[in-house]
Amino acid sequence: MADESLPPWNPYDPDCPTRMMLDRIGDKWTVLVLGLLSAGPLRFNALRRQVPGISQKMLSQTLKDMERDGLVDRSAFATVPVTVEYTITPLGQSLAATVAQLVTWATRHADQVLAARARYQSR
Amino acid sequence: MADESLPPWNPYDPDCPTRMMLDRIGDKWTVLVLGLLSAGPLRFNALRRQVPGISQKMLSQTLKDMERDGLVDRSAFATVPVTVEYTITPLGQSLAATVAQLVTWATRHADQVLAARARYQSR
DNA sequence: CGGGATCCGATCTGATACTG
DNA sequence: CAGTATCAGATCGGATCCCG
Repeated sequence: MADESLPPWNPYDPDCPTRMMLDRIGDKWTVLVLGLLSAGPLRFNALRRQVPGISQKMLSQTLKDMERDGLVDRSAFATVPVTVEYTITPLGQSLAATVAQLVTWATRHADQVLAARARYQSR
Repeated sequence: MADESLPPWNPYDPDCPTRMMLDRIGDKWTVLVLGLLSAGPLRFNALRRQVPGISQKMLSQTLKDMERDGLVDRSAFATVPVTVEYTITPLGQSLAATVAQLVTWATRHADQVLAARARYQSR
């Protein structure tokens, strides 16, 4: 009677790919950076300006992690001073598209969540 | 001259519904609990057993947050000892379905991410 | 310009102990 | 059984300083 077919997901161990990606998109900045880069390549400080509130440290770290996971490509040009451009990869694009669905859900159901909170509070 | 049409998403302020939900699914346990409850109601300790590694504190806190946001319903029965059952709401189901897409993405692209990591490391 | 290194406070999490 | 309270450790994130 239990589902013999593979369960909806099984990320009960931290090394599972599901947990891996949830952790990534759950961090404070990855989704924001991904969204900006999905519209076109950007340089470090351009990104920094377009993500209000991010620190160099976090932007740097976020980009490094995303590059590590194959979501963005980093290309440095030996100009003076150096120019670095970040480009989203096809893999990153496909993730961005998937995350967009979640954003759509959040946008569409935000009122219900807020209503639930109001109900909960006045309980 | 800025984009008049609404951008892909604009969660640049932390109060935005997008950030709100990303933070929720980004936490360590919500997705796991949501997945289990999407298959049917469960009691507190049953959930605890089926989510290996979770502490009472985190399960309790996760469930409270989910109830607060209208993702689950909590019903207590005055048996001895008390019985409490958690049930997923329609809102929670719809979120679970959306998250499942992300899980599908993660499952399908995990090899690419791991390959990217291997490439990055041996660089 | 594009970062790295370091310090420090805030937050998150888990282990433990206790309760109705 | 289903939690709450408290404490300690780990992690996160930001500010600052420095470098090629």
